Amino acid sequence: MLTHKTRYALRSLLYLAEEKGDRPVQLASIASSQRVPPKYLELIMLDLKKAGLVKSVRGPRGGYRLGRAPQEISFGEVVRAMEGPIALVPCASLNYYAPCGDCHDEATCAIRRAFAILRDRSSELLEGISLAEAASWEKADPALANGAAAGATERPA
Amino acid sequence: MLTHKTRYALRSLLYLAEEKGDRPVQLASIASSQRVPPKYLELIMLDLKKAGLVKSVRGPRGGYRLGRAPQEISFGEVVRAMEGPIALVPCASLNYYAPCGDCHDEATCAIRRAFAILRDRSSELLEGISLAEAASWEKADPALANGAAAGATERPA
DNA sequence: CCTTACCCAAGCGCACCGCTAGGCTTCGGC
DNA sequence: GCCGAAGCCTAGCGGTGCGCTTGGGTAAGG
Repeated sequence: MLTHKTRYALRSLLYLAEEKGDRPVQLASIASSQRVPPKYLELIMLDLKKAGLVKSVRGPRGGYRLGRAPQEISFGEVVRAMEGPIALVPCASLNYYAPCGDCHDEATCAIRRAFAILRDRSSELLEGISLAEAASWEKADPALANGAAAGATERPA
Repeated sequence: MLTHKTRYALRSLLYLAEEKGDRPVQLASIASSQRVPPKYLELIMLDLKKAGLVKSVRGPRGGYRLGRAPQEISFGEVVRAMEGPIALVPCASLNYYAPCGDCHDEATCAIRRAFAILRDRSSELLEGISLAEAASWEKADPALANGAAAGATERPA
């Protein structure tokens, strides 16, 4: 399960992605529209900023904008920035590897292997979904919500 | 990340799957071979028993065996029994659905949709890996560990 | 120079995780 | 027929991390 923090981050980033004007969006506006506790959102935005996913402008009329074009920010990157590893066991993580100490031999461990495959597929999928694409879903007809979508969301066979 | 409990459960079940004789395996034997704290393993085996994944025999010479043939027990089932939902957000879970309350409209929520796709793929994969298959991996040549394997483990294109 | 907004550190309550303690029940064997 | 080996079960405990708040600090526009 993702933490609340990650979900808040995704919602806020989606909101920024949908924002049209080039004026930065204030935290208070994000917080109220996405129903995130404002002070908590500060922490989240701080993390997102450190990860380069948003840029901030200080002072009056300040606020936040995306650090990159919404096509260039993937769900995978957000999850990794907020949550840490995508793999479900530490020994199967690429970016946050740690020995799990459970098995006798990591090289042959079936658990590691199974979850390494899962990690591959998960990050492949999550990296294929950009904020831009996700934002476009929210505007589409709900009736299409389970139908076909672009690239990464297609199921192979 | 999976909890320790789930990983212990998987290791213990794999151990049972590899066991040949039809005598039940004692908890102490599982615990020492898999390096799981024995009293903690008791709790785990209890949960596995409630889930029907193992059967127990009481009294002297008692112990545990698999509740079903190792081909019939999947990683997915074990994870669900120990961990709960496989989905990363509650509103995208099939077996443990709960509204997340984050978005304004679940039907169009891009986050829900993205993680529903991920949940589909994950459970498809985890349900395709049986204890029997996993056990066979551990016996195979480590050099093959990244190579081809049966059915569920194949990557599509 | 004052107000607006973001920056940042500290801390709090709670839940859950990993594990232990200690007793109870079943059942084979002498 | 009772002893002891094994599983069954409940309670609880220390630690960690999550969700959120408090309370300030600092850049910058009017």
